[in-house]
Amino acid sequence: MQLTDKQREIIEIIGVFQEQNGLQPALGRILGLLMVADLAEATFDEIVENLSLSKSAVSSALTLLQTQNKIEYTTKPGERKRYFRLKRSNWEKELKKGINSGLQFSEILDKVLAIRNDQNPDFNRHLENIRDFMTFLQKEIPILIDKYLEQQKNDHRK
Amino acid sequence: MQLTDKQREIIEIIGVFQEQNGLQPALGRILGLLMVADLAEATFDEIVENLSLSKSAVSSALTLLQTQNKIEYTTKPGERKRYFRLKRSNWEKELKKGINSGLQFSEILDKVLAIRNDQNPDFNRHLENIRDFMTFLQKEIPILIDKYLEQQKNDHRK
DNA sequence: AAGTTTGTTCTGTGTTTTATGAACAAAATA
DNA sequence: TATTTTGTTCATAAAACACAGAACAAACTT
Repeated sequence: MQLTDKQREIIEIIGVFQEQNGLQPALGRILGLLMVADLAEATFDEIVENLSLSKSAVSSALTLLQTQNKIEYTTKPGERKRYFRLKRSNWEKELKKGINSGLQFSEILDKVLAIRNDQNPDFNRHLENIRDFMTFLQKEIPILIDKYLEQQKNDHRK
Repeated sequence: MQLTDKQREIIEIIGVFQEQNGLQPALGRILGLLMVADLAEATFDEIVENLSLSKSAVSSALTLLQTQNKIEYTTKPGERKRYFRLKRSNWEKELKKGINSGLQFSEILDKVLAIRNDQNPDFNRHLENIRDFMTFLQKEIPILIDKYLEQQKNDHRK
């Protein structure tokens, strides 16, 4: 696999973005590589060479990305190499995971509210308000997703 | 300030949650303390004592939380102490920040799509689809927020 | 059977993070 | 003026993180 300078540049951009979202550098670059690669896939060795990482770094990075459900691999008949690529799905699942973090927070808010006394009712009301908003999102986001899918169907039809 | 065991327990839960969302431990605990404290506020010394942190740790944690716009403080007439508390606002602003990260990602997707060739049109379509969904959310979330606020107004009225 | 390919695992290491403690400083108080 | 209160700053220690390198291992080829 031969990468252009432009591809290399975008890999770095994606890497930084993923780093900022809490991923370790090597993982971010790998995701970037799989995103810009011509065929949207890469073998272990291609990753090692194009990202100048050690084999051990790539090995553990790949297992991590697989446990995080971000990548998968296939093999080709007559070959032992693994071809890694980004897992489809996922924006829908990712979004729901995001919502879930919100849900988790609203559970925490419930616990907090359960033990708060009434020395600062204004603050309590504020917490309740946040919790209610979380709940609201919880309900509405799936509807929003449906709306999008519906719209997509129509776009496709015409 | 005297905390109950239950309060201490919830502070830890909140601390862990915030840690998982990328905050350093001390910061998460401080937010927790401000959330469960009877008056929803605490002085520098109260934070030091109740969380068993050093003064320096608390000092830098507090300035950090302030630059992140998560807390603020007031003073009371005739006292030099600062009373720290959580900043209201903010779920609306926080949510928009989240959306913004999505926007950033869709910009990256544009760059990627701009340089991808046609060796894997299926993958390209997939990327386009994700980008479109991001754009869709971008449009719809503010509407959703409005809807919530409207609903709140009605709830309050009756 | 010996060598090659395709990785994995283990150990070490430089870096970054997170917090501590001591010294310092400004304002209030005695 | 000396002391206390209320912090801040700086140097550094301890732990966690992220990666490299070498040894190892399984499957395949020659």
